[in-house]
Amino acid sequence: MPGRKLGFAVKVLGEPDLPSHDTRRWQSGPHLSVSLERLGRIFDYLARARIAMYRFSSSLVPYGTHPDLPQFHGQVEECTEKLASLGEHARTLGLRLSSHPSQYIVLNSTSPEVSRRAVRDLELQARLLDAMGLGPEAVVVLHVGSAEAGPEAGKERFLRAVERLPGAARGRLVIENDDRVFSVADVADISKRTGLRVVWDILHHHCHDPEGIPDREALRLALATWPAGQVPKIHYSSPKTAVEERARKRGRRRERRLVLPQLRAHADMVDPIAFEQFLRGPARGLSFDVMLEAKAKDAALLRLREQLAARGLPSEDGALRTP
DNA sequence: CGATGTCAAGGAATC
DNA sequence: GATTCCTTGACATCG
Repeated sequence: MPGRKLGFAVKVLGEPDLPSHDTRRWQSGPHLSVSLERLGRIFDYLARARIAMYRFSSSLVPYGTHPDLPQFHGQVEECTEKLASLGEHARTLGLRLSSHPSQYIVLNSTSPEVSRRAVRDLELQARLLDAMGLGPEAVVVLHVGSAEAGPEAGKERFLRAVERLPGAARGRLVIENDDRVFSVADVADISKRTGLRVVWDILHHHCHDPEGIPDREALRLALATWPAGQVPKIHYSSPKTAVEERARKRGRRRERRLVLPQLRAHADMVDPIAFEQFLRGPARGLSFDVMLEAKAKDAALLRLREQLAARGLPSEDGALRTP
């Protein structure tokens, strides 16, 4: 069994002064070239920390598709060479990259304008990965989106939108099960009808699993949507506990309701015992990379790796050795 | 300097 | 039909 990559999303907390992208307001003229310099410094950090998978910021291209700011729309083309060399750097490092557009990118919105904007953003994310010359394992992860007029209608709108999607964007697009509407069975069905690959999010599955599909079966369902020769990936996180939730609410100054566990929120860290049980149980013998979604980002990844090593699951070159 | 408001952006629940 | 929440981090502004 080959090693398994562990990754984290966007923000680096393990070292200071490693911003993820150019965050300036449009008035200050932010640019992809600045974001890419910062991304390069993050790559160096990832190499030092032996972290082999990373999700870059969905705002890497500042205002890259903003409808009122066309002067920002050519940034990928303006950075062709920088992107190519960064991509080569990533390939040299064996770094697996991905993108995950924000909640505002809703491909199956009932508003045609919102859906068109989503298409433009997905095209932009795909052009980034293409310009970096990355292989098919570098994907753009998206939720199915809106359930307006019911989940079935939402699913149909999604299918129609994917049909209209330009090839480059469609080739990078991967769908993820969400925590309240579209289950792993739903996204597997969409995959069957579109050929899109599926990222299984275990926490979302535990929040929303109307079909009652056991973890191993859900995992296999998702992994089967990836072609032979590609390493699938999943999202893994631990739920925020009642204690953490209470602490957060106290931080704000509102106490209108009893504080109950919000099992859908991501915890700061990853529970190493649960993760080990997952690897030794439902995931045993299966091959995939793991994107961790913990509030503590890379700090959570590094801590988890230590704890796993102490429990007899060591990692080498950023890839976890697993049963 | 610390606190507070704002940001490009959607959807759904609530009133 | 309009408002509020969700949830997020950092910039911008103000005292």
